[in-house]
Amino acid sequence: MPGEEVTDGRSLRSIATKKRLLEASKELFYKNGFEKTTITQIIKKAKTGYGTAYVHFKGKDDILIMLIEDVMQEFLDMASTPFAPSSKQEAEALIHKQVVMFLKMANENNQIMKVFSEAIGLSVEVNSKWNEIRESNIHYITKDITYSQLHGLARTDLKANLIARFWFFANESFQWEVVHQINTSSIEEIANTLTAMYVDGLYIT
Amino acid sequence: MPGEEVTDGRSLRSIATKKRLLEASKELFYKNGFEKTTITQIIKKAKTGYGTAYVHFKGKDDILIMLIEDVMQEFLDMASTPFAPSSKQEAEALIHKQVVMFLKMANENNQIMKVFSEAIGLSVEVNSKWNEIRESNIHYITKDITYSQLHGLARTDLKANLIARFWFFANESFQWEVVHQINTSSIEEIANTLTAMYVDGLYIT
DNA sequence: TATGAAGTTGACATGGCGTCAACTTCTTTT
DNA sequence: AAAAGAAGTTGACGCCATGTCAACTTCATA
Repeated sequence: MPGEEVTDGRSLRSIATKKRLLEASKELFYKNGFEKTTITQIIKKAKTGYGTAYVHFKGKDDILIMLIEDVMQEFLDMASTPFAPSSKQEAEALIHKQVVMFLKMANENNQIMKVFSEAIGLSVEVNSKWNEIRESNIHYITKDITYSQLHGLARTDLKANLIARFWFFANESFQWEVVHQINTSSIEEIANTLTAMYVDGLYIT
Repeated sequence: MPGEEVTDGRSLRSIATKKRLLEASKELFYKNGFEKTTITQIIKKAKTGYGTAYVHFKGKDDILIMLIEDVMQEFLDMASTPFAPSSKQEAEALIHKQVVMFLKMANENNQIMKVFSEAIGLSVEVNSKWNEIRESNIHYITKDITYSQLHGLARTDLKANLIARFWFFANESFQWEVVHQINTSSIEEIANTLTAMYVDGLYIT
């Protein structure tokens, strides 16, 4: 059946090599950042030849994307959490929970996220991966707002999509502050502020 | 007196050369973006020698910073507009006006802003220039919020600085959308949405 | 008209990226 | 068990961008 299970000696070796490259990259990215890390440094640390890196990956961007895939998937999953409140209070609770989750994840994956944010400005590939995540998030938020509007919970004088962007952008920026540990406030306090402003701006009392 | 007025033939020539370099850079940045533009392209277009560029500028970053200085100054000035409303309505009007100004400026300086945003991710110098602008803006917004809180116009259960960041971030992100012409909504509609959400979230009825 | 400071120049050193032809290793075939 | 060849690995090489610098040109001034 066409379903893998490669236990070849050769394949095994190949997989190990790839793993060593990923491991070495991760360590170097964490220590020196994305831009300052060179392929030469990576292959030296992984004890492989220069070209080997290009057999396993398209380039430095590609390595980072592999390293980041898990975290990105978490982002994508998180956005699609069900949302069907029947009151402003319920909405507030759900939203607050979501914001805390979002920020906590950023905090926990702090190191890789830092590299990620650097690479967004440096690599077209990474940039468009992030845009995917953004648009997916905004899409789900728009759905949630529309739900609230249809159920008489939220104001209807503003377009759901614009509100969604507004909300996502604020979350995103704070997320980067958490990642870079710029903001001295606790995650709880940030989440409270975000939620309060958003819910009181959007929901009807 | 030690106050310039250099009308030397040599100085004049030097100034003209610098101007040609800036002009050529601008055209190339607009056409091909920051990263794709090389010093070689610039000096060819400006009809100077390679090293000349390095006599007048520290590097590509520095050229862009010179090109951008005017726009940046506008940003810095705009934030310090006086703000002393005596009612929610008045606050709303002032804030709305400010947002429109902000977005209109982004729209008008669209081309250079696009290059700017690309360079923020690419050049440390440009990045820290932008951070200056950010922090200065947030500083002024914080002052405005504190004013409103002290005058019983705004809720006091949230920290002014966190609200200011929230507000600035939303504006900033929409500004980039305007610059990159991603958002199909008009500037007016975006400004209305931003203002409505913010004012109703923060101000007391 | 001679001097040297200001301005200009392009060859060069440096360093990263990605490719590719040669090489090694291991599995499969006969 | 030897041959064939596929899979995996390797590093030298070509390319191109950056920034420096010693030599050169131009021009104001004494």
